Order: sequence, then C-alpha cells, then structure tokens
Amino acid sequence: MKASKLKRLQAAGWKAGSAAEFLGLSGQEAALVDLKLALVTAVRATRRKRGISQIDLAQRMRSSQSRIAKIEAGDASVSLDLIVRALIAAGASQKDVQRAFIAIG
Amino acid sequence: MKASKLKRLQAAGWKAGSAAEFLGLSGQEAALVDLKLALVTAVRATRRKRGISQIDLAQRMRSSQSRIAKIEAGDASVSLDLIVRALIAAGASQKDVQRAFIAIG
DNA sequence: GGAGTCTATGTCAAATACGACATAGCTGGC
DNA sequence: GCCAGCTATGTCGTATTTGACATAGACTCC
Repeated sequence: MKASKLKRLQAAGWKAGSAAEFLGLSGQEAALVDLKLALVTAVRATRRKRGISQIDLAQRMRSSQSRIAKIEAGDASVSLDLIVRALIAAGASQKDVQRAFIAIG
Repeated sequence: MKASKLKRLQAAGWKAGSAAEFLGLSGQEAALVDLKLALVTAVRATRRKRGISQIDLAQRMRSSQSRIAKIEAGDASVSLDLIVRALIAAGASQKDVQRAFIAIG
C-alpha cells in the first residue's frame, strides 16, 4: 500500500542521520526564535513610538492586555501569528519591519 | 476594582467607532493574509528550486506531506509559524525570508 | 498614603492548529 | 494498460494557543 510505504520512508528518515537531523532542526528552531525575538522587539518599539499602551494595542487587535504583555515578554505561548498581528496593529512601517530584521541578517 | 474598569474601557472601545474598528481590523487581516500568501509562494518556489518533494520537506521539519500540501494551498488551518518553519526548512536564505516579510509596509 | 495608570504573571475553558492517516487525482515511464 | 512518485483534500484525536480574568508590582501625581 501507499501509506505503509510512506510510513516506512519516514521511519527510515528517522533512523538515518538522526543526529544530523536533530542539529538541523535545532538550527531551524533557533532561526525561528531569533526571528520572533526581533519582531517582538519591534512590537514594543513601535508601540512606544506611537505612544499607545498595551491596552490600546490590545483593543486595536481585539486581544487583551495580558496577551500583549506576554508577546513583549517573549512568552513561549505566543505564536508568530500573534506577534505579526500585533506588529501590524501597532502600525509598524516597512522601515520598522526592516529594522527588526537587521539584527538577524 | 481594576478589572471592572478595564472591562468598561474595553466595552466602550467596542461601542465607539465600531465600524472604523472593523474596517481597521479587516485591513490588518488583509495585510496578514497578503504576508502569508507571499511566504507561501516563497515556500513552494524554494522547495522546487532545491528539487525536494513535499515528503522531503515534511521530514526536514518533522511534519507530514499533507500539512505541506495545505501550507502551499494556502489552507486556512495553517499558521504563520508553520509557514515560516517550512520556509526555513526548505533552505530559504535569510534574505528570502526578509524579502517576504517586508511586504508589510 | 491613596488613587490612577501601566505592565507582568498565572490560570483556565474554549478555540484553533497540529501530525497522522486514508484516499484520490495526476503525470510519466515501462 | 499498470505502476510509481508526487500532490491534494478530508477527517480525527490530541496538543497548542487564545482571550478573558484576577491579581500584583512599579511609578506618578494629588
């Protein structure tokens, strides 16, 4: 069958080079974390630049103050979606976003 | 109490200018959708450029072929997190990622 | 020192996103 | 034709993420 073959392939993928895959994965995860951190910094910077409070920003994106606080704190329970939504809602300009990436580049 | 006042503020925020807020929100959502679309396109382009299949990519990021298909199809059940993870796993350069994100302007 | 504002942190039920799986369609080589 | 690999779509149980709420700390102004 198809599915069983697919599964065998996946199982094989696990066995062969699992250490390398782990390293690769952790590298990918690190890149994602870096990206999140940069964006989170941009959220706080943009919000402050616009002089709006966490409550204000929460209202703008139909979220709550506590979520904004968690976003800015880099809380693990915050998705990239939410971070970017906050960035957009805060009114980040293209330059703001670009600046966020400079740390990564 | 604090909380009740906060709640009143949020309720007021709802009432006053709800139409404008709705328009604002839908604009934000549109921006997010545009961003996702740009990234999704980059995922497929990068994957094809590297000559890897959806199964390959799925293994690289410990996901499944069906999820990759959904990512590339722009399925609503796919988060920005997963899209970016796919982009990174596909081997997109940081410049590629940046380029896609800059669309927020 | 009390009141107001802003931010941080923890909890929780409900909503959403996840991987896995099944299965179908499509294409190209045999 | 048939088979193989690749992709698309739907479902499902589980895991993660969410907004809301409570509450506490820091700081300012009266």
